[in-house]
Amino acid sequence: MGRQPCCDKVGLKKGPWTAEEDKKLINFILTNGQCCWRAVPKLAGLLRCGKSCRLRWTNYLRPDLKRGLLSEFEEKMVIDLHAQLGNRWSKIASHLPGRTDNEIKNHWNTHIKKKLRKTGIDPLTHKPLSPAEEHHRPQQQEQKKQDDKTKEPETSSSLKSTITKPKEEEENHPMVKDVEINGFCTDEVPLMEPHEILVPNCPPSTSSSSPSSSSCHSSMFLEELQHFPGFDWPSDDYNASNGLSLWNDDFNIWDLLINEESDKRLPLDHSLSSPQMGFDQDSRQHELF
DNA sequence: AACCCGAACAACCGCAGCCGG
DNA sequence: TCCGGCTGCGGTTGTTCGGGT
Repeated sequence: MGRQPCCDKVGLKKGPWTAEEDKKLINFILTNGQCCWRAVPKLAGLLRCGKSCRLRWTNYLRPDLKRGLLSEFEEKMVIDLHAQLGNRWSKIASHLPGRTDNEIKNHWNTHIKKKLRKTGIDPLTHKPLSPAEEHHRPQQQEQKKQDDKTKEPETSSSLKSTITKPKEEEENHPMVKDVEINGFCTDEVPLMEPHEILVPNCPPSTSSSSPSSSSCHSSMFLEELQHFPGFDWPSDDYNASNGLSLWNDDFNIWDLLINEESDKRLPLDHSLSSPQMGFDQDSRQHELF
């Protein structure tokens, strides 16, 4: 059929996003809303493909994202939902406000899988591992990988079937059904429930050295952002809350925006240090914990 | 101090599904 | 009904960083 590539790859930038690019993307979406991702890079003046822009926005820049490690409760939910839905990360993510499919997928692969194996549970089937399996875990894993690639393993075929037959499967799972009946079918729900929204406490002036102090500025700024035409806030509650979880743990690109867009009315005490991202991503992610 | 290795996470790739013409 | 474009999804890869030797 001669499918068109998602974008003209010639001359397009790949790899990590810079602060400058983030800024451009955010600025664009704030003024124009989310529309036609293919056109976004051109209009926003980015040398990226639309797909890359969408991914960056949904996985990283979106204001309603929670950052940081998944809580115990979230982890448990992921496990439960994975047992029900299989590797349908977007579905799983939609039950966890503020979390992205990518984040959950990564967390699953790096943390939860291991945890489950440690406790003797097969992360694929959610059934107890046989002693023999446990004994040969590493080899087993490798074997499984190979198996997955070459044939349909017995264990995963059931999950596979959940992927190819989502409707049937979901109808057979009371929990999922329930969840959807309760209006939690996620493609339509705001990603964050009002009660889930973390209200960043403006730290006292003494903590001004902490980079997290900037989150207050973010929420002030975002309050004003509500008036941006076309900016698609998830819900009224969300707007009204003023308690956006928006990277409330540390500095983020929104601060950069605030700094620029608000005519530098708010002194920011952090510096942009990372050569790659324009800010210190790791300190942002890890300082909290 | 240098190197290696594994963990963690961001980003990319390719396919499937949806939708409008 | 078919076709083509666009978006979303899931799997995979790439990069960075920290700990161990």
